[in-house]
Amino acid sequence: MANISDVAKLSGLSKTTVSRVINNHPYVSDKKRELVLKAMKELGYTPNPSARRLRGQLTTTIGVIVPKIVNPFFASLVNSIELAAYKKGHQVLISQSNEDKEKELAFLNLLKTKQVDGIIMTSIENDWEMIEAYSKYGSILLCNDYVDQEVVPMIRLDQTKGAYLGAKHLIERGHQKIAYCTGGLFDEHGKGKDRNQGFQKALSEVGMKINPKWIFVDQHTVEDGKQVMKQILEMDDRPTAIFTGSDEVAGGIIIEAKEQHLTIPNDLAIIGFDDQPIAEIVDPKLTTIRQPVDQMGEKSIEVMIEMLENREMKIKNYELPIELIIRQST
Amino acid sequence: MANISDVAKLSGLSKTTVSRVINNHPYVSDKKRELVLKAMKELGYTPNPSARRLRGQLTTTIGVIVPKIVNPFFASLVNSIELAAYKKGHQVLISQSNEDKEKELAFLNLLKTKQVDGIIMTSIENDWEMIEAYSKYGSILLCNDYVDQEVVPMIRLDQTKGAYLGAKHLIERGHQKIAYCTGGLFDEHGKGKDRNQGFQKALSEVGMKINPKWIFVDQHTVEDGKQVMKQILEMDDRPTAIFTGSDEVAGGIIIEAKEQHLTIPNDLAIIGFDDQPIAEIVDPKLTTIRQPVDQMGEKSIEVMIEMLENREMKIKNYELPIELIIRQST
DNA sequence: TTGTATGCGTTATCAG
DNA sequence: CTGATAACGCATACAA
Repeated sequence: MANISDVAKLSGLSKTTVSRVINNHPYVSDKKRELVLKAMKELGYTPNPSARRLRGQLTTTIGVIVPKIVNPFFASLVNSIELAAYKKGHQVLISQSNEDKEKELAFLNLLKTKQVDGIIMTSIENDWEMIEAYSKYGSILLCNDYVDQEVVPMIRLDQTKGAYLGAKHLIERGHQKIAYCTGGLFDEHGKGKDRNQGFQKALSEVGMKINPKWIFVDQHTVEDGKQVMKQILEMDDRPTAIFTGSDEVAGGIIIEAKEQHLTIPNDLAIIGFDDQPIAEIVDPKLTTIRQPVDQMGEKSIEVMIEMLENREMKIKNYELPIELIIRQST
Repeated sequence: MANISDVAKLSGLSKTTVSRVINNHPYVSDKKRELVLKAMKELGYTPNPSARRLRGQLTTTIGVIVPKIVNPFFASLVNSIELAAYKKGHQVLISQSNEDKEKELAFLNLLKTKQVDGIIMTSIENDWEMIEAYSKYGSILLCNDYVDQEVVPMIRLDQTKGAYLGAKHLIERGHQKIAYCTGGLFDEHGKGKDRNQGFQKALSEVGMKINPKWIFVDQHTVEDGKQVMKQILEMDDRPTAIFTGSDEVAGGIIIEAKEQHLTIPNDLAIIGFDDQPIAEIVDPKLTTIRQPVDQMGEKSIEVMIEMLENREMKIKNYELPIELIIRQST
């Protein structure tokens, strides 16, 4: 592999001049620039990023951490981030934490060691205090997930509003008995609390209260959805509608409901979250709350690059629109 | 960020000794080893990978390139690779080529610059000659996709057999008019030729021939599947069964078929490929050909690590089992 | 406008 | 068993 010295030798110039050409510095005569460029091409030269990193400064590489890449929501989010970054000349390194605190920290270590300029976190597993320690080594941006204090730039959606819209929609369809199914917990402070709030707000506006038996926490997959449906079927007092935190879970509920010969939405109305491809695959098609994945990716990269160019940037949060998509399941 | 000198200073030893401890070299007394370990912990020291890379040798990082991460088959393949690598103490950097030759080469450049020890390619966009040029800088392994010559280790499936099983199954169900839908081309040499061969073999064994009008090439998504179905509906002479190269496309066909009030499998039988989650989500559930994604990931990492430890390893190919899963769509 | 010398953090070589 | 030193490839301060 050719290095900068080889290029210098072949072009008959110094390493410094070559370096200047590589980095588009001024004060290089056009003639010599040509010479260098020619030599670079001839040798198939690529600057060695490890050396550049070691030396300091930028890597034009951005890390993205997702909990699970097999989750279609995160796959499409990663996709949109990657495309946006590529347009701006940045490479993207992806890693999945598998919801494991250790792995999350291992990936953040890339910052410490300057392998990436910044990291976009789409989920956060450790306490913020843990993660904050890494922010002095590089830029951290939260996209999708978030923390309560305004201590780091965040790209987020008004989850409260999204859940509110969904719940209200069910109420307007005449439902009085609505179950709630979340990937997080159902309390004031845990994961997914915004959605909880939005949901409860819609209910309390019309004087409704949720039956605690109809709350399902920590549900993520199609399989989880099927299990939820089975549990509901065994209840004496069944809900007539289900609000879920993911299209996957909603899809599972629909599949199992049909298996049990329930008619949707007549016997049971279901609403999803995310507007993933599965929403249009299941039959009946899923009413859901759309998260604007493409915008999230683009905004993340935009803000990340801004952060990199200006390390002392003021911390700002960005909120993207969230929207109810009505299909056949409600 | 603490470096090796800091550790040396704090422990009162030389950088060399610290380095020896880090790399588990022999000839370090237990006492000094303890000392170093303690200092490392105290400073929260992590060796700087850029420096290690620059110096040469291994990075314990493996790259994986996929065409599109939003394709669930590749997402799950990446997932299984990542899990297997993590078990072995390797980090995985993922990148998507988006079926773009340039991007593929850009990622291969990570080899040239020693940012990764090896790259697992799950798809190959450029001609092999192009890619081969990079193999002198690091290990390249093909998983899923492949080339004809035995010039690089490959983890592959007997696609010919898979397609053969699928086609034969349709024939055994009594179908005489079978359409063929592929993500590649339909010729002797192009993408997907193995499946073509397997498909044709099954047909010719019973003296059948495919109607050229029933061949659909370059089909990938659910949306593509819907379009295929629409085209079929406009035909005078319609097939009674469709063989597809992906569960996504098969799913799209099913959705559109139901939209048009066809009964599956009575009016039309459909068979998918991959056994992705969608296969059990659509209604009726999809008969499909299972690709053993988990095994592919594990075997890839196993072979890759073997390659890294022994650069002059003999090139071998590995074939994994492929299997027909019969559900409701046939 | 160009070149020389230095150091980034690590590990291999060689000398004790 | 331990340590001093050079080298990996690059970019910058400084000198010319």
